[in-house]
Amino acid sequence: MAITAEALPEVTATIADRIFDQLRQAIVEGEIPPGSKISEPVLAARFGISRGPLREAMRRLESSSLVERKPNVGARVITLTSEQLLEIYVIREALEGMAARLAAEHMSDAAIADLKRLLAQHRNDVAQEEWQAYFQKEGDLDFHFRIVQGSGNRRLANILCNDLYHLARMYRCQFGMKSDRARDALKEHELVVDAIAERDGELAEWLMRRHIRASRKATERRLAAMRPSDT
Amino acid sequence: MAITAEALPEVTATIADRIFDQLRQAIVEGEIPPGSKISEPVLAARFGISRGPLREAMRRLESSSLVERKPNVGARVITLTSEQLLEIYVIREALEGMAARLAAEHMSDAAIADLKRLLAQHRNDVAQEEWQAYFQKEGDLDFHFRIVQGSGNRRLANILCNDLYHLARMYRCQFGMKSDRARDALKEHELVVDAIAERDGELAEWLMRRHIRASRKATERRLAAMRPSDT
DNA sequence: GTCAATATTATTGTCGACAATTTTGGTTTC
DNA sequence: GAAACCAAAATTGTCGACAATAATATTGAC
Repeated sequence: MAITAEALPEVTATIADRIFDQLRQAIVEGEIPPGSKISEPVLAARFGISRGPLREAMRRLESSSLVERKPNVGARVITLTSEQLLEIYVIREALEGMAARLAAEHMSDAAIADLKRLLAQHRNDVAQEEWQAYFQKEGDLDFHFRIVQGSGNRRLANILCNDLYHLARMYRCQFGMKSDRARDALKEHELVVDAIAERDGELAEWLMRRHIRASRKATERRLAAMRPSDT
Repeated sequence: MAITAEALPEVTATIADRIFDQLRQAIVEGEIPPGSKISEPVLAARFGISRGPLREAMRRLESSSLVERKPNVGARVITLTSEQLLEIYVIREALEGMAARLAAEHMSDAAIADLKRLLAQHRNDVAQEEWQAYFQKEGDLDFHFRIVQGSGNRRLANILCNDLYHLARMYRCQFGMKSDRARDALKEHELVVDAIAERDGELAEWLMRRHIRASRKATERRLAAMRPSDT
């Protein structure tokens, strides 16, 4: 599933755009490991292109905060720290809470019915234990993705889908993330959808925020367990 | 006042970065009017540079959603619609509400004292009617800026300061924006700061959200008054 | 006279090469 | 032996030129 806010424009015309997509995927999935220096000549050679389009793609990656760049020195893939990951959760709590509120107001009945079907599918998956952690989490993103789309606020959707979700996915690829929270998360998803179906925006926001907060706390616990020597 | 999240790096080394700043300012302040096509050759000539750095700057402007770009066609300065402006208010309500909550938890006593001094200054300005609407609004942005910085969440601050605040400022330059809400807004600011001073994060968030919602409603009324034939 | 097809022009996209800065390696000196 | 200084190599930043695509103007046919 491609996570983009706009309708995906089939074949992207320009090389820079295509390279941007490929590089983003490579970075998010860890193929280009965090902290590694990005050499323009070798990357250009690897993709068989010139440095011009590559630099334009890098500028976009920089704006997405997937690479850090120092003038006259070069670019490195970012290394997500625990603090930065938790910062993202806080922002998602604010934005997706608002998105749930808006979705309750704007989402069409048909879209809500679709969403319910998706949750039924997830419920089935969880019941049958057919959820490798990875796929479960992708399903989780799928749920959040639909709520955000349902908000009807395109800029809100862009912020989440173009940047934050990629960063979240990058973190999940970096650490193993076999969530033992699947059952709880699913229950929380159902509550959110119920509130949306009843057009109760205030409740939907409250439930979504609590859901993301719970995910953040679970992540905090996991981080604390991984590195007990850290601050 | 330069609105940037990072500590401004004095003289930006590379041309592309400098051009990005200049172009952003020119677009935000309306020097390059909304909807106008951006021709790479003429702009490059105007700045006395080559097209390479210019294109890199354009890619960053695209990421900031200040220009829209179609492959093989070119880039145009965006034209903020009423709907887009209101979308921004909604996002600010979510993000700055969260920022106020975090500020109540993280801001230092010294920073809060500074903030109170700033509000006292504003109060004085308003009492003396020394507030051309424009300056008042800049003061407004200054207030919001400090809260966001006080949140301690760097990514949150980046989203607001690097993108949303520029868009808000662009709109204000586009339409005259002589706010008659200065007195009310100031009162609302004071309530937010009081809540922060008392370390009441929940209340601070609630007050900040109500404040931004009130600003949005005022803008909605102004928009409705300007174009009564619109939907 | 109007519409359509075609040729021309202009603009964007891409490339290779040069200049400037940084990093690295070596040499010298204390 | 270590530190500092200098030189060489590599990398980034910038530029001008070519290729490909889209917009425009022209010409022809009906």
